[in-house]
Amino acid sequence: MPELPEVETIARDLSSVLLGQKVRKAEFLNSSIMENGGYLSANVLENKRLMAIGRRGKNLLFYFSENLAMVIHLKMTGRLILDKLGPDSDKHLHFHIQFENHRLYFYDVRKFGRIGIFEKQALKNHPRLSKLGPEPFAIDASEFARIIKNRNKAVKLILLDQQVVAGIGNIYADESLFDAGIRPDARPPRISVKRLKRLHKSVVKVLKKAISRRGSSVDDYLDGFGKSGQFQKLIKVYGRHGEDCPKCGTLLKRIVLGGRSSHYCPKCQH
DNA sequence: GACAACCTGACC
DNA sequence: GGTCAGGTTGTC
Repeated sequence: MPELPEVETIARDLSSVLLGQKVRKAEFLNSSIMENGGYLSANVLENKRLMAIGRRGKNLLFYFSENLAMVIHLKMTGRLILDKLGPDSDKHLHFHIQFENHRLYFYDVRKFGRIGIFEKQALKNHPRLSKLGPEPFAIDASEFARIIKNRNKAVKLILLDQQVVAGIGNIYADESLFDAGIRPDARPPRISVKRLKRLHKSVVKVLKKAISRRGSSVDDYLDGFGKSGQFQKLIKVYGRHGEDCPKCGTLLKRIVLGGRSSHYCPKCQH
């Protein structure tokens, strides 16, 4: 479910209340959401202090004292919510941490989300993290165009590839391509460098605006306090096939690329 | 590349 | 009954 703006919002929400607090208790209620491969059990976090919370792509990173780290990926329907139980029923609660003054709950209806706890130095060997491409904000338009230009597949699929650029998902790929006026199935070798640079500008603009609106609550997403985001009100094409293009009035189309729905305006995007 | 798998729920 | 869903990974 959550993409970069949603994960960033959650990281900031949790930071604002949890930093510096000591863990009283941490436990998995459902071990199927533990990441595979040599990770530590939750009780190693007990009596450790939360030092920082970060984000890399769509991954949340928690850093504890004594060189312990926790990586959480929310996948499609994972939620991290402070204090109040719900709105999911308890059967979807799979993990929780009790801090000195707050509790953090992990819910996931579909159980795709994963939590891994390990020594900090193991981060650099993490099978997913270690392969992530750069953050979209960390590169300039020229670098972005250079990374994209010679890849001969649909530009939408390249935006979704976490090893090329980290953090973009289905909503923000479609919204960025609409903003840049590029069809999702266009292939970069046939797109001018100028337009690829423009795409970077659109990606940054869309992601920053979505962060400022605390993410998109299209379906399941809730922030760290259990509240909806607001960016779904500003979505122009994602999920709107059959509606009129907000720019030109043409009927928006839906095509499937890499098994993912892609929404665009056949007139504004080429 | 396309497709299935991992899961559950919403909607038609 | 079938289709679809913000993600990622593995297999023909």
